[in-house]
Amino acid sequence: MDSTHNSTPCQEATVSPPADFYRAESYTPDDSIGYMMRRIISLVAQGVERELEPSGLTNAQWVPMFKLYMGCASTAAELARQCELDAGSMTRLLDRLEAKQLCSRIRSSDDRRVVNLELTEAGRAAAQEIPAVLCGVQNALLAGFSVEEWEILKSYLRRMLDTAQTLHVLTEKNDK
Amino acid sequence: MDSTHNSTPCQEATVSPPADFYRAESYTPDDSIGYMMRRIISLVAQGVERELEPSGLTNAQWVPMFKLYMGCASTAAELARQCELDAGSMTRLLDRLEAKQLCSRIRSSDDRRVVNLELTEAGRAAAQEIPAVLCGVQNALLAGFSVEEWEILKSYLRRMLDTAQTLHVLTEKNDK
DNA sequence: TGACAATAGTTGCCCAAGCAAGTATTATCG
DNA sequence: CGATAATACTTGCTTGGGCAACTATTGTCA
Repeated sequence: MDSTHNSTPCQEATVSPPADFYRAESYTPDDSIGYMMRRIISLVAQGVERELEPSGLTNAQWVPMFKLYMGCASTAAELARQCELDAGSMTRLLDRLEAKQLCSRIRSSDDRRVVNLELTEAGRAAAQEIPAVLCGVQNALLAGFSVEEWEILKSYLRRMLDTAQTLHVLTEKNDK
Repeated sequence: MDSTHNSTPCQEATVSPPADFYRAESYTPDDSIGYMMRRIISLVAQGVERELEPSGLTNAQWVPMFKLYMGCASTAAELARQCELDAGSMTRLLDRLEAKQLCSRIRSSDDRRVVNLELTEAGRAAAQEIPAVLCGVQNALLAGFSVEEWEILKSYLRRMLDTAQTLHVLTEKNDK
């Protein structure tokens, strides 16, 4: 089944072949970068959610709130794209944010399809606290790391993200 | 194993202070290890789910199936603990697995509270494919990495996990 | 202009996870 | 022995995400 992608779509001669570090016969979760990263993310998420609890933001909600606060998006559709989130999920997420009086929907007048989003006063106050919390939790996690190690770690993560974008196995949803 | 950093879990005097790499004033998601790791995990999850689709396993289901296959757990409660999952969620997850004929519940006779779990023939066949898929996706992601870089990456992740366990911010659920 | 496509948003249905309350069973201890 | 605690589920309620179907509106092009 793997033979479907040996056609080298854009003469990608410079792309590295997959590594062969992990082998099915001897696979253990404790050695797996995926498993470890998932646990780390889970811990980070817990920590962030705990610290944001007083401001009324859940783990799912601070992401769009932060994007709105930063001005990365001003409509529901754009926000959904920014958060890599389903449009339907965004609708309901906004329902909950609106119910908490953290943001408000305003139907656009020049394009009556779009809904413009605005943070309320309480919403801005809540969003304002987000970056400090994110920094705090991540700095805590990096205790004992030197600046160099931090940079190396980030470069590794970036390389993996770059690699992922060139990979059919990971990217390709259907047949674009 | 790791001789480089603190190996005295009881003595809190040697614990490193938080780093100060991230600052609230200049925080950007693109530079954030949490954000990058979340995207990587998301891509890994997509890839794994795609490849496991023919065997009928969703992303949420292969974890317990793999644990059962490996013999890490044989009851619902134990499996929930192993997967760090709510008992109620496990009940419904098992409902779905049982509906797909991938595993079966057998009420224990010597302790009538517990439900013993067993993979069906189809369940074992599906579970058997899991490690190869996990290895494939992760190896793909690590294309271009040397063995040394892979080892360094893993050591970083392990250090973060170790740190997290000693941190109140991340661990402490209530005031236990 | 008018058919058609594209876009924005909403809603319904499913899977999925956490929390809380409830039942059944077993363990503990006075 | 009997009250109480602990354990193993189970079920209901809520949040949350993906997918598909639908409406409303706007853009495109013959």
